[in-house]
Amino acid sequence: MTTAMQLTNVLKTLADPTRRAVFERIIREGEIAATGLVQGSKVSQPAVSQHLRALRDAGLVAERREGRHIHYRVAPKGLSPLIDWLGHYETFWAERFANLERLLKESE
Amino acid sequence: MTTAMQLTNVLKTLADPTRRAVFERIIREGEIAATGLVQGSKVSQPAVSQHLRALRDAGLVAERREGRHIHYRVAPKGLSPLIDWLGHYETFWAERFANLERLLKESE
DNA sequence: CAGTCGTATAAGCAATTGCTTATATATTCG
DNA sequence: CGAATATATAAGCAATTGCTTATACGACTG
Repeated sequence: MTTAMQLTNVLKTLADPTRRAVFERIIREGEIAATGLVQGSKVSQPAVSQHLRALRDAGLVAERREGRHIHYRVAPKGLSPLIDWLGHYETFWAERFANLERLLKESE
Repeated sequence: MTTAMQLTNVLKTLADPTRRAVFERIIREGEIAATGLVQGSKVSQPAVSQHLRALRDAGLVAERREGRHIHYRVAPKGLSPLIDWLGHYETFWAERFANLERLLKESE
């Protein structure tokens, strides 16, 4: 079960374009250290670090320490609050997401 | 095609709990006037009006004037940026939403 | 050990947000 | 017309946000 607060957190976290870009980069790379994320980012290292903290707090990414580096990867269940919410209202979207909730349940 | 800005708008708009509650209420009621939304809301009439403006600007609701009342309803395509984005990254979610993109295309 | 690399935290600041009260704009009714 | 109803806008304000620079922490290296 996901709470409204978790959903709010996920939405807020993804709503910032810079932070979402970091998240998308992590998705594409599979696993990447903070250093790699700073390179090619428009903002400073502390800014990236703060975004990573926000992403972790929202449950969207997980980390794995390896020496001095911390490798970030997507947390599979991080988007659940969002998917759950969409699924919960699926019947209102004119059958658009007819199978979404079923797919969600199968994946648990 | 949806832009990153549209996605940002949708996410930001839904990220506020009060505004999201207004949106969910519109979903449940099907169609409801602003007055109805103010009743049972924790915030003032102007606050609700501002939330409705934000929802409309984000493309999430549409309005229909009827005399003095303005009835709000969900805009079917409003969530497209969000769904598109989820669908775009579906292959990274470990097959979790394997059919999402297909479902999306069918509904156009 | 001291130095350096990778990352996080602190402090400060401008911009944005969400609310309020007060007022304006429609629209209908008598 | 004038009063009442439904909604929107204006102005102001406290809280939050996202960034910066500066500094601290942690782990490796020589």
